[in-house]
Amino acid sequence: MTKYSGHKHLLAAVDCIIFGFDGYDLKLLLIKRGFDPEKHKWSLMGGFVNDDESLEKAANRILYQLTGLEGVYMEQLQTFSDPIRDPVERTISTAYFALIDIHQYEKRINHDYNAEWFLLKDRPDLIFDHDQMVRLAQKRLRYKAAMHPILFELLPDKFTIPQLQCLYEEIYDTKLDNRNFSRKILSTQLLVKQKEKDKFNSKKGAFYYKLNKRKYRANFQAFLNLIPNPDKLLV
Amino acid sequence: MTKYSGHKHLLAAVDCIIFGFDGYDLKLLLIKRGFDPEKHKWSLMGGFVNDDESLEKAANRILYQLTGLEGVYMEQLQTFSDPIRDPVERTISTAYFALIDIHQYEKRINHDYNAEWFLLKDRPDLIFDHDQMVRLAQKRLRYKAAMHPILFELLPDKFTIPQLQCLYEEIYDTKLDNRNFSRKILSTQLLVKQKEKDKFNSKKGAFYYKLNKRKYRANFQAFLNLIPNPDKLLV
DNA sequence: ACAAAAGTGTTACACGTACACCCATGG
DNA sequence: CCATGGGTGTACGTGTAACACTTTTGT
Repeated sequence: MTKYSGHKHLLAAVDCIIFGFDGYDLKLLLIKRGFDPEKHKWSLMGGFVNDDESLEKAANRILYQLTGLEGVYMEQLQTFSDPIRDPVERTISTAYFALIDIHQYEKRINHDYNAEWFLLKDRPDLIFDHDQMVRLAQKRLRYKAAMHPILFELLPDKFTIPQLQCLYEEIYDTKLDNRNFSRKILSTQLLVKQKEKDKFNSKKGAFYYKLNKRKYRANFQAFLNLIPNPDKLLV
Repeated sequence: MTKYSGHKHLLAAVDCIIFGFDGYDLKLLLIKRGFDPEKHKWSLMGGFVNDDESLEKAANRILYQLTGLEGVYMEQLQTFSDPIRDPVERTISTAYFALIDIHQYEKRINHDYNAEWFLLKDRPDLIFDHDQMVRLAQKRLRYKAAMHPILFELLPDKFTIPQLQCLYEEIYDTKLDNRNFSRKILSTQLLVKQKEKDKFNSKKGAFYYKLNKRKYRANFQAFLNLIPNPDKLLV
């Protein structure tokens, strides 16, 4: 079969917006770019797509290179294609956002990339259009998490309801009523109560919970309305 | 500046999923492909991205070529990148979905492409991964329209509430209570009642309405909950 | 007069929200 | 024994769904 002629070829890349949560703040994993242009500047982890792989596969490969993690929650965000977004040559980049358990990451990190976690709210300037990608990812995360239980992806296996609430408060930059929050979450039947309590964060201690994985997967696309008045919070 | 070396270049394309509504059924605009491979088979309207244009610009150009319409509602759906999705050579394609007023289209259509409207439910086999694109577009449309008032984009300037209801019923393949529906829609304050009635579809006649464009744009991202129990309908 | 669709009124009820209050524990 | 955060009980109001019923008009 002959090739399509007369059309310019270009490079395809992927960039990963990697979110993590340390129990207090929402964080973003960035690397110090190791090659020109913009060498030594902060950047999303990314890379070019190989000849024989899909974008999804490339994104997973790149995430794995940096974090050593597989099976992580990741979804395609958008493809960015401004003709001059990369000054070296025409490159379109498909952004993926990933939610990882920050503690899992600590164990397996690859130090070759000089990666660091930054507070999402207080991140450095990023190269190219990466800041635009991060802003869009944040918007999408807010949008999605208002209705679907994806934020569990950011938490360890065992977590408390106050921890989960703190995460929601971080994401939406708001305060929630703890009494209503716990009831709402428990009413989804997604959580399984554990015997032990977490005593680090309060005197009384809060019970640990684990995700009911089966129910989680089954209800993933269900609408949960976890955020009061989402339209006022999602801008 | 030197080029990035050692990375394979590829072709970037866009494909447009174009939805229309004739008052009764949800339709899809397809073209008969004019070149090999798969010449004469049904396909989404698409094309390669030019050297100096973004994907968005390419999608708008391609939509304009076929329909003669500009300023149409369009959003990026997803980028499809299976290495062998196009048998000729490696091509990644970004799908956009567009909502157009089918009557506007009739006026300006470009006949060079042998385009035809098909019932979405009863469409022919499509080339490559185009069917997958359509299915995803349908899913996204359902998802979005359950909460945001985007379906107005499919209707003419003046329309009746029963028409609008019929559109929702088509999209979600369900029956809605007309009494509750009209109240819900009117409570959004998005509609402006006209003096005349449409007498074609009933003896009593239904009042025409127009969109309050200002309010529409302001409320676009608001959550409207127009579909009861969306989680049961959105699969 | 009747059928058929548009539209109004009314009601029951689920759900979200607010908040008083109780519980458990470390200092 | 008190301060602190975790968690339950309950009351109130809004919004949604269900449905009886009225309106309009072409045949």
